[in-house]
Amino acid sequence: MNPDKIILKFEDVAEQVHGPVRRLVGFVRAKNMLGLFDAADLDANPRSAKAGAITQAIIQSIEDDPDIFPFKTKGILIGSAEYEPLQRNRYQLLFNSTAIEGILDGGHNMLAIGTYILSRVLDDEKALRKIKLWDDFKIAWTANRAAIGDIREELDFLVPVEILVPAAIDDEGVIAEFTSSLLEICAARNNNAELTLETKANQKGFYEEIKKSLPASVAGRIEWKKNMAGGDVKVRDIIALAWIPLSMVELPAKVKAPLPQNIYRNKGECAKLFDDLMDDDSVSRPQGGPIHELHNTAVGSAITILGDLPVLYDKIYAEFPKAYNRWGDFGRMKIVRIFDLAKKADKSGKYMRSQPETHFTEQPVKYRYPDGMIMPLVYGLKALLRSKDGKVEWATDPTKFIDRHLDEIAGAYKLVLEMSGYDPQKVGKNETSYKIAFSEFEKAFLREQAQAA
DNA sequence: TAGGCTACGTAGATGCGGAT
DNA sequence: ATCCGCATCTACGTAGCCTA
Repeated sequence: MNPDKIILKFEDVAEQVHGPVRRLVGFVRAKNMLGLFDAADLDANPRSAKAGAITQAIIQSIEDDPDIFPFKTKGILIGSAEYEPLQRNRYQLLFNSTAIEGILDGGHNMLAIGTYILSRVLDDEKALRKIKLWDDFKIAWTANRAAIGDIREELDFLVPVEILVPAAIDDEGVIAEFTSSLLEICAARNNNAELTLETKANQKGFYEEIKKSLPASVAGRIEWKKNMAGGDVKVRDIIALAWIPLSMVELPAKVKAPLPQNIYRNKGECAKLFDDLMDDDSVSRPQGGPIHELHNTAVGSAITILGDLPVLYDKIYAEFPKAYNRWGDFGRMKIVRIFDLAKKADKSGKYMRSQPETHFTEQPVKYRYPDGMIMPLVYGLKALLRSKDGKVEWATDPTKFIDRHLDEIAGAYKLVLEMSGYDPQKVGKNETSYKIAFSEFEKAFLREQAQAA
């Protein structure tokens, strides 16, 4: 929230106190919400809003019958740890920790109402339709802020607003209790709508270490929470990879590493298990608030290894076709698509017009093929890990190892593809593929060790 | 545990608007 | 007026979940 101090005027308001939480419910006229729009950055709302059918429906009902609009929507939920009641049903709210305070729920409503207000000052239908994410809206809002101020008086439809504040402002204990409840409340409010496990885990700070260990270029492309701007890679893809090094370290008793094939076929489970792992006291603890901090060195070392995996994944993705071509014809596989501008006229669908890129580092490659084809090979990298004093580390430089041995491994791996009838689903979902890939990496590694000795 | 189904994402095609 | 580029729509194929 910026500025972090706003005043909200209710038309009429009721107060309810229960436990550490004081709840202010009432209706606010849209014209009195402009300040909230200026300030809101929606950071605490775990599900970033996205324009779509829902926001369209909300805008419709504002236009059609503004009188019953306030009863058709749940409205907006705001959380703030510091507040001050003013005269005439006004409340001043102060936001200190933007991570958990601010708009907790109703991001869609905010976006819809905001877009509606914009539509009153903006005739440009196309520009309006371009607004999809909160960030888009915020830019348009700021650009047209002066014009909106001019029509302020026309905006007199009511919006239901609910504010959660501490029950007592001068009691430290109550405020602490309130803050820790906020995240829970936030999660619960969003539960009926979909709120992914990963989004919640991100709010708890479970992914902080991962963010640090990944190369900045990769970390920037990951969608840490839903509908994040610039998020092309899903968190679960990274978390799934995390289980490769994590399965090498000693885990808390209640957490079991997922089966190898589940890294591909059940990424949801991988994320769930990662959540369980980080939730364990021996791995991370909350640091004064909902944010957890990692203090388990074994898990820490695995996450450091994880930092290398996206780049290695891309390396295998980019180089496997060439390695395979020493033993067979990669392009002949039905599901493989080739980028070749010379074959532009070809209508068979075999050739692509736009150049495919690797998932994490966006390097241009010649072939596009499903992840399932090489997931077992990526898993095979586990053979190059060793544990030392309870931590995991690379036993050899993985990049150089791939340079040296990918060709021969591809030769043995060809069998896996043949047996599965070149069906990536079968390759990626079958446990045997992973066993073979692992043992091929292991064999190559051991042979190299023996020669060196 | 493995096959099957569904939903989502991606790529290509078509249509529209703007610029030359 | 024509061509190019962008955006939107549609169809297909894969990923991930569900069920037996």
